[in-house]
Amino acid sequence: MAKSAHSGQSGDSAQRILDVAERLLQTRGFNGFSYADIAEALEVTKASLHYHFPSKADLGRRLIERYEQTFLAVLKGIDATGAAPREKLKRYARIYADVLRDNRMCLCGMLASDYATLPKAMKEDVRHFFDENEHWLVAVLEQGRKSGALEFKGSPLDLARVIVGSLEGAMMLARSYGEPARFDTAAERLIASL
Amino acid sequence: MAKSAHSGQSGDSAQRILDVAERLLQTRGFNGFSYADIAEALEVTKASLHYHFPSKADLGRRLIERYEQTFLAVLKGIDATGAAPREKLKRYARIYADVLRDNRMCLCGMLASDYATLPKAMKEDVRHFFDENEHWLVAVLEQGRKSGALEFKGSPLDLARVIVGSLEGAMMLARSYGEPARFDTAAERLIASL
DNA sequence: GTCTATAGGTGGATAGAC
DNA sequence: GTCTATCCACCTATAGAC
Repeated sequence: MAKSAHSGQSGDSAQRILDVAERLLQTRGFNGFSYADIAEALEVTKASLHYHFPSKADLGRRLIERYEQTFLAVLKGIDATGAAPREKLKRYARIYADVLRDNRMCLCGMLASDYATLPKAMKEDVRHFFDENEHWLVAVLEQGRKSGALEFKGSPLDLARVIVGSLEGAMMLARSYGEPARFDTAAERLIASL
Repeated sequence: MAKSAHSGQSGDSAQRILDVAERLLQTRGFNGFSYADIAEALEVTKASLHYHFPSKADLGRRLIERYEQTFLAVLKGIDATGAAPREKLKRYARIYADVLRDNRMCLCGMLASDYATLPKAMKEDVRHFFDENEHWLVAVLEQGRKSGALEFKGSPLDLARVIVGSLEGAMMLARSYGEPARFDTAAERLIASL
């Protein structure tokens, strides 16, 4: 009851819209779904959706922000466990694997392929998501190299980018084949190579 | 003058349409361009495009088929040089790098993210493209392992899938950042790890 | 906050003249 | 083969009643 104690379920509508839109975006891409799709799923009119999210660009931005918040919170949770670097990487890959098993692509991986068609503000948000991912991975990789738990050549930043790119790509292909196990195999090999 | 010696430039129109559509698909995705976009670029009407490619699904299939033919021809060319396995892999990655520097994504990488929204026939064509890529890579990897030129654990097929996924993912991210060098760094690291 | 109604534009696709 | 003209479905978005 943090928000709007007076109006019944004001924040809920926005959340439900985001939930449906998120799944549509993760499965069909930003140009592959419409307000009509969301309206049908929630049994409301398109106009009411525009009340909460005036433009599709607004909706897109809010989707990225929420996704990033959730994602970063999970990464904080991994840090809080005090797990070893290699275990942290496995849990990182596990996030992707869980999304994939829900028949979704990474929301920002999807937007990366729609990139050329996105409003400018959304482009910046997408890159921010990946920057934050890289940042977290760099810290894990530096910690791992320092402690001797991980072994790799070159800069942690370059390797972090390899990890993000490889997981996103493996995810995309595994989904196309309807074989999430392909992602697991790729992720295991990637982490085992460190 | 293999085709239609009587009608001036019948095959040319289709080729020019495919050229424009190919670039649009590789930059904007299958749901991110329209017949109107192609018509404007070629200064013709939408109706004339439908004469050559009745439906967008037809156009899409022809794009994949042509792209695959060209791609596989390049792979045959690499084989014909008799280069060493590691060199073959570098040239394979170079294909992607060249596409990226032309400000494009891999056509089938793009379609892999649009996958859920594609007509069934196009889905099969996309998978066929990746199957052929895997097949070529498996041969190179087996040859390399046998000769001792390459060293890796696990099955060549699993590794081939890691390579395709990693290159596609690295390409997607490098393009979003407008930094093709990111792809080169990732590809070099990947190949150096074998 | 949600609705009806509608605007104004674009999507893929077709008929028929030239 | 390319054109004009057109269809109908769908798109994002807004105005105004309730």
